[in-house]
Amino acid sequence: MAYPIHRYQALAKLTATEEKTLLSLGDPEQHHRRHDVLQREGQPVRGFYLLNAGWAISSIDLPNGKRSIQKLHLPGDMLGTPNMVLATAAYRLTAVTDLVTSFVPYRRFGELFRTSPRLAALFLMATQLERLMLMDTLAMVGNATARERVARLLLDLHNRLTPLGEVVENSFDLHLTQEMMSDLLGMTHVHLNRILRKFDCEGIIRRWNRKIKLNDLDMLRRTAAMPFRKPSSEPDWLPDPS
Amino acid sequence: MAYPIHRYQALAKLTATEEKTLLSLGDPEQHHRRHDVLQREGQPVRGFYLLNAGWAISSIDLPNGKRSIQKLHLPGDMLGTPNMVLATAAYRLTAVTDLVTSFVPYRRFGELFRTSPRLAALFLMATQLERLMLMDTLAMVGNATARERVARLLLDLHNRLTPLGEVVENSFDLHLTQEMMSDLLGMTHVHLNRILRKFDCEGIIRRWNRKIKLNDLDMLRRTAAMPFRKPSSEPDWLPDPS
DNA sequence: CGCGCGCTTGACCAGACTCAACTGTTGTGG
DNA sequence: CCACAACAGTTGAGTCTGGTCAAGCGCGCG
Repeated sequence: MAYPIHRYQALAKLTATEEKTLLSLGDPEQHHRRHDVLQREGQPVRGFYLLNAGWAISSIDLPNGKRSIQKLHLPGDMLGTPNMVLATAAYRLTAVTDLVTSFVPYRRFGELFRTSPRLAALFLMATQLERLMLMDTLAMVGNATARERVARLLLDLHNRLTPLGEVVENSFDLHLTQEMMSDLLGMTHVHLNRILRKFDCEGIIRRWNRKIKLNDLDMLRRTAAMPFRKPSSEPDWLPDPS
Repeated sequence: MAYPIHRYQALAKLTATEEKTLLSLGDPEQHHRRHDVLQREGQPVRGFYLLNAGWAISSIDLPNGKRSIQKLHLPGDMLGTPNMVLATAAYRLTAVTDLVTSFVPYRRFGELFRTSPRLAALFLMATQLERLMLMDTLAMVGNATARERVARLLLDLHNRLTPLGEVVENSFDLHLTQEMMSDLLGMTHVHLNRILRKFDCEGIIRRWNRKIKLNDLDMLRRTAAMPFRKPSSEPDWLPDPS
């Protein structure tokens, strides 16, 4: 259950040494149960997690009692890296399903800047990509209707789960409760429910148990109108492998 | 009109060499007039900008005809760095006031990973901080009322302008039009106007020309309920200066 | 088997948007 | 230097998306 490095391979062709470095970055793997809290906001942090398997969320509790989920993490993601610039954690990390992670102390990560500059640069690229995705999400949350946002969430899941092999005939397992999804989208679960039902009635999606099938991808795409961002592979400014 | 490096000095104590490297990173300074577009979305990019003086915005046009402003940039910010992972620019950079910038080709930036690993690490820290701010903004845009969001914008400006010496007796120059502010907050300019007027009537703020005075900071803070994030200075994982 | 969590649905409400008109300010060219 | 156009701000009336409150249902887990 090693850390899936396809994300990094997409950014640049890794040398054998780099692959080895990347795979040996984390401590021995750790298991967490559903609903476990890996990291609580306000607590001191000494490193981040590689998510080898399972789903997790980053969330914060707002003063008005609501919860906001900033991001749903899937296998291959790194959890809690933004905290490296803070004294204490900015948000909570919670397991949505059972998880397999491996912990990377910041100390060991920091050494990459000396021992493997190119990997450090790839890490920066991954961070910038996360930032771009946040910018897109922000643009959408601020301006799109609830219907459009739901469509985007479904498509986003579809896009991210496909390379993991978790999508079969456009259907996949939604491990999320509707409450989680609504917190992720910044709307009430009541309203989310109505929209899902409407999609279902219109034949655009089909739901059973906690699974979903996207019957009409084109319609969803037209509804969501997401921007297409193609990360450049191997940009020419990357330092040479050494 | 050199690039203000206070942001980096807050992250770690810079050596004399590092300061020099940082200050000589950009090309000779460039001037732009108000409303100039520094970078258009979809166009190829070869580097980013250091903002030495003036205000600028990052924005994208949405399919529904609206404009979303992701971020207001003030002196000391770096513009367009997320594009380093893309083939073409994700968003537009527009001058709000007259600007002084200096351009940094990605190529030269990439060399930092070999020549000055610690600066590269500081750059990563700055990127993670931006990401955290986006996460906070996202949480707020998704869940707060318009009134709360406006309060937050005003406080955020106050916080960021103070170290630049642009705040005198809690008042400062708002170079933004109400239309810009509303695009920044994801609401209509009509609604923003009503909220500003209400703040004004309640004596919380005072406006004249395009200046504003925050009369009741405490009230604004209670309204906005922003999280406090203290970046850690000189985290122990940073590589040693060399 | 029953309890609780998550899902569903209805009735009602309100914050924010739309559309539209009017005012004031800026800036620009004849 | 004035006239006019374009833009920014202000205000009102009416609408609607999405939120709130509340209640019932059903599946899955203990």
